Amino acid sequence: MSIDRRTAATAPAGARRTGDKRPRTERGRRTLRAILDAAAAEFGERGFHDTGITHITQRAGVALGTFYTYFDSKEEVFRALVRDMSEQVKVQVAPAIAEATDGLSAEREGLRAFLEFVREHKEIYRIIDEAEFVDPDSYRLHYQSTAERIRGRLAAAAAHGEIAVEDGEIAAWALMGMNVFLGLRYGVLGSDRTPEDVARIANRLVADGLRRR
Amino acid sequence: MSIDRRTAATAPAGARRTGDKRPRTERGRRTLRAILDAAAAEFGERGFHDTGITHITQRAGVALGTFYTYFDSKEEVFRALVRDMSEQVKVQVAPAIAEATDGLSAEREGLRAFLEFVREHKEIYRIIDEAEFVDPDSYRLHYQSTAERIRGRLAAAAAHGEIAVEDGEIAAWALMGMNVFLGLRYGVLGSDRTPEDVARIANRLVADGLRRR
Amino acid sequence: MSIDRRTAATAPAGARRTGDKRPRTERGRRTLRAILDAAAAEFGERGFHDTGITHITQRAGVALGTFYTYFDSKEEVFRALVRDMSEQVKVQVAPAIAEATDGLSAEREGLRAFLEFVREHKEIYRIIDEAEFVDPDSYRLHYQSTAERIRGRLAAAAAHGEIAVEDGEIAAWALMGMNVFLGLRYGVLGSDRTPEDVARIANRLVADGLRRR
Amino acid sequence: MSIDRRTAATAPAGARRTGDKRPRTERGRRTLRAILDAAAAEFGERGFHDTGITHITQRAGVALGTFYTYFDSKEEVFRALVRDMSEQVKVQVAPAIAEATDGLSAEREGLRAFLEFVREHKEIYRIIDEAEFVDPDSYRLHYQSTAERIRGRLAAAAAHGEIAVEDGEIAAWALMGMNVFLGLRYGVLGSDRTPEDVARIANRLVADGLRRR
DNA sequence: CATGAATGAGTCTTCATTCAT
DNA sequence: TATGAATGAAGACTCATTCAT
Repeated sequence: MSIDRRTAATAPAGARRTGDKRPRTERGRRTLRAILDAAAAEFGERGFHDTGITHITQRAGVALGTFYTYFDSKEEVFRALVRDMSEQVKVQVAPAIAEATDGLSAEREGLRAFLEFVREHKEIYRIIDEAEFVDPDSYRLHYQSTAERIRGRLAAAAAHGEIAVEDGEIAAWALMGMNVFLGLRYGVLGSDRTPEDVARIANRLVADGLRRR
Repeated sequence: MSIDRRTAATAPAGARRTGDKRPRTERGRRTLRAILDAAAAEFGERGFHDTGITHITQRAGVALGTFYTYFDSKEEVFRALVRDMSEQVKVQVAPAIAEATDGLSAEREGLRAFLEFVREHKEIYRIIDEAEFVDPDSYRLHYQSTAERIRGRLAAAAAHGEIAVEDGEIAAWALMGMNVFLGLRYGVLGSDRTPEDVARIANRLVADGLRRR
Repeated sequence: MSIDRRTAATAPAGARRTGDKRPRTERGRRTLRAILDAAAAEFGERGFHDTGITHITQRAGVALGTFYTYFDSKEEVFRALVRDMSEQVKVQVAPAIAEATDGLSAEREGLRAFLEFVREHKEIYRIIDEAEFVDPDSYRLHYQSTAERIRGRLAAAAAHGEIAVEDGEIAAWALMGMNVFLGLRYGVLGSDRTPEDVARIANRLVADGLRRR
Repeated sequence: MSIDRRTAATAPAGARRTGDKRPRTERGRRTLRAILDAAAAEFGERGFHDTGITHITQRAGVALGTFYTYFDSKEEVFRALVRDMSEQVKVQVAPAIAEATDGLSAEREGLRAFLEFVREHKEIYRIIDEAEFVDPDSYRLHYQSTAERIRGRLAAAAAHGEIAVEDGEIAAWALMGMNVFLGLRYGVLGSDRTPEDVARIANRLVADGLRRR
């Protein structure tokens, strides 16, 4: 249930210069982990602005001041979390894509894996979305690099002759938008539909279009 | 530049009752309008949490207290604005859809009108998006009713035999997601591409699919 | 001059639970004490509504925010103070009553001790009285339990055959009212009369009545 | 139910100098009356500080600004009301006293009339009491003149040889305190006891004392 | 006289951050 | 490292009062 915080737990302070806050002991690593998990849960449940440092530290079971042993500010945990989660989404979805034999089924399996992930980790959806207002750079970085990956995959499939892409960027943003909103609809809001069904149906739409032939 | 605030300016508080804050004079109506316009601009530029009531009233050219002559809280203007803008998006896009002769071109023209609208009113994008964290009910209402309208149009086109829809709800959310993210990419973030081009290309994708035939 | 705040300083928030604001360190206990003393003085001098949190914290020599480390609201200190003072009045007056050899002189000595106490702590009179408008529950609780104690003492003296009481509750409220107003007249408003004189004369009135025989 | 506001309705602005606000027309007199009645009710129910000018004007059925046609400030209505009510108490109780044939029964009947009055007009109790914090001068004036009247009556009865008074002022404040607190207990707080019973029993206590003989 | 929109000083309260222990 | 008391800037909201119509 608790996703891997490897990335963030290792490099909470980004570029690491003055005031390095990386834990130096095992105890410190455990504390940092607890804070990150608590922050993810609180931000996911109450949002950035309604979450106080005390909410995080209480949930983590540490004293208020301990928070500042590991982070310079509230924004900083949030930023660490957004980047971590952006990475997590990629990591969790990648295997499903890698195993696919062709480009279209790669997108289908990627969507399915994404829907499953969102369903398990609704907080991620909220946190990345709220980044638009708290840390716009991370937000744009996340979606731009996600779109770029999709574009790359489409280009490869097009080179293979499997699909025809009129404009890689437009297609990539269109697919990403579809995925995200299906994630909202069938992952965050409740639903009876299985990720498999949703992914399959959406994929057919993308593969063959709506036009009756 | 300032979009029509007819709806909100006329009925900010629902049915008239005690503690009603709707203006009773022409002067009052002008003031309310000024506050709504200022709030839209400020929320759009700085976001809900970085906007203070004083930002709004100063921009509107009224005293701080005047704000509370028309709204009970900061949340309340925001809510009024989200509902107003949800309505505005619909109203601005509807004509383009109505004029189309077939279902697929209706979606294309709808997307084009949407992209143009977003480009002119970037603040709307931000405000509706931030509603997810400030006024979730309005946020869901907006997207659910938007999806519902798309679903209805697709069903009509399917009944006409023009298109084939496997699952109306999935298709509607998929299209909506594409539209929203294309709005983000080519409306909010800058771009050389014209709304016409983007809408045409995206519409072909949706109509005919990616698969090479 | 500063009366004992033992009660309030020890348990301002009832049973310890989450969000508990009781101090955990010695420094914290000193600060809480300072705030309580300052609040009592300010409320006594300016009244509840004309006292700002800043008045209290400045008098206590702490920062504004420190107030909220120990109390949730202005009402809450006031409440704590009323209960504390209600207790203090009881505690300060009790010894004089306990030492008396008969019921009538117990009441006399109680009144004398009360007058002395009021004279020293005029703020108490004001704070308890203002509770009628700020914290009615505490106000009623104070007077009802005070009346009840008087009633109990009168009943004991009656059982002893020393006095005859037609209706214990009426007699208790009558005596209490007399005491309170004599406290107002000879304690709060200035006077040359000593507490001894006032108590002796009032007690004779109560003991033997006005009627000439 | 609505007591006579004759006094206040005639002279709301006290000494009457600059900015005389006495009504000049019949319509004005009716409006003033409505505002005074509404203010008495609101102050009685919510207290001075929790009552806003709008509460008063809404209850009176007039516009906010109209209030300032008759009063210069919130304090001023309150002051007018306190003096009016102080007068009313006196006026309502006086006849019962005047009809009595001897001093002790005069006090008894005065108390009975007072209890009846308080029971009908609980708001008066609250308003006069709150004057201690809003308009201390009126408060002291009320109780000092009330005590003075009692003292005068006791002196007369003493001159008659009916009663023996050791100290007129102490006796007067003692009696007044009893009366007020019996008014609190049996007038404001609920009770089954009739004013007659309470007055009779309290009067016997005062007349003959508690001591068993 | 009546109206109600406009004003803005005043207050409470929150909370991220600091720091001595 | 961990702790939690202390800080104070910031911001939302209230409401008595004014005044143009």
